[in-house]
Amino acid sequence: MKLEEARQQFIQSWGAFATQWGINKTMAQIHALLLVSTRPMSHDEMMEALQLSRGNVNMNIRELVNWGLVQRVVVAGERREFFSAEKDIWKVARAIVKERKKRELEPMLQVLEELQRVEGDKKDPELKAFTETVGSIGKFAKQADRSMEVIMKADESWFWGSLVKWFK
Amino acid sequence: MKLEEARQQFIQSWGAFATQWGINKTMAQIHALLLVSTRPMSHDEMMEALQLSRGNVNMNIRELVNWGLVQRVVVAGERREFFSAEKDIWKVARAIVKERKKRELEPMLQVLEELQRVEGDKKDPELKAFTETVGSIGKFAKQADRSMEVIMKADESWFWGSLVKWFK
DNA sequence: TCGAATTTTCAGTAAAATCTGAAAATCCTA
DNA sequence: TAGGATTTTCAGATTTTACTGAAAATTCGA
Repeated sequence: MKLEEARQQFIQSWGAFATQWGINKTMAQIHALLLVSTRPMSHDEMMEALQLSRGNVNMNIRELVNWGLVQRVVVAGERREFFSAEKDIWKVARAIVKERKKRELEPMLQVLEELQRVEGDKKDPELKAFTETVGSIGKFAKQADRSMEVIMKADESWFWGSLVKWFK
Repeated sequence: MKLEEARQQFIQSWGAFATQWGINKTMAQIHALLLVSTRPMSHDEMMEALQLSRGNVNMNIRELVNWGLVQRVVVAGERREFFSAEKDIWKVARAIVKERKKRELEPMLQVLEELQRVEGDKKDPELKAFTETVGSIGKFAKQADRSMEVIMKADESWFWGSLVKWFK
């Protein structure tokens, strides 16, 4: 496989996998494009490379910047904005964990906590079963939340190092 | 909040969160319904409870069974099929990890491996950058794959126990 | 083996998510 | 500070995904 073909393949696959994870395909493709580009790109270059409209590129780049996966970069002598992606996969992973924790896990914890406060006869088996189920999901989510917290603060070498030890 | 209200809330929230994870809302709602039900339910009961068509319930129940999250249950003296959900959240989590590993991570590893075989001048900086990026993603995914392997084989108490120790 | 009960399939429809493109807003430089 | 360059917005169009419902297939008791 030639380099250009491989790049295309990477972009296309990255987009396809992203869809399965509830991530917008275009956002993932722009991310992939920037990941395999050696230099920052402008809106127009991305529009051209992925055949997207200006509005679409604009929207998705903004979102990538919000996620902390892509950075605005100033190119000397250029008025237009340029963008480049964080290449350190460990940093990328942490940014994703951080965002998903904030956007999804935390709101879920809130809901689960709220649901624990269901009122009624403590001896009612229906109620007991409900609080039992919701409670165990809550505990699980709480533990996942803490784990993510650690991952976010961890340093790569420490993380993999102790993970490997842990698995032995 | 009363029990019935709490159940509804749980089902609705579970569906909403699932969407963000690339999981069909209806599938998640059926799962939630069964999670908070103390007895197995038939197609008709689920149709009624969630206001869904027969075809939809059938399709999504089948998928839940494939994921290993829901089981067909025989109810004495009933010809119809009944279903109930696995309530042990640890088992649920492992089933999900197992499926997503198989459906998503493994195919991705395959693609990444393929992409490593890109041909060209080893000294070309463009090529070097590409293999560098793809290679590091590949390593990361490989490690994630191994971690999932361990999680799947782990027993809950061992898992959380050693995870907690690890985090200290 | 028949036929009523139940489940499955899937073409057509509906809903949700995403994208476009042009107009409006903003930003710079001369 | 005027005006071209660039970015942003968003209503409507398009695409994708999910759902319905009725017909076909299957199951099972008598």
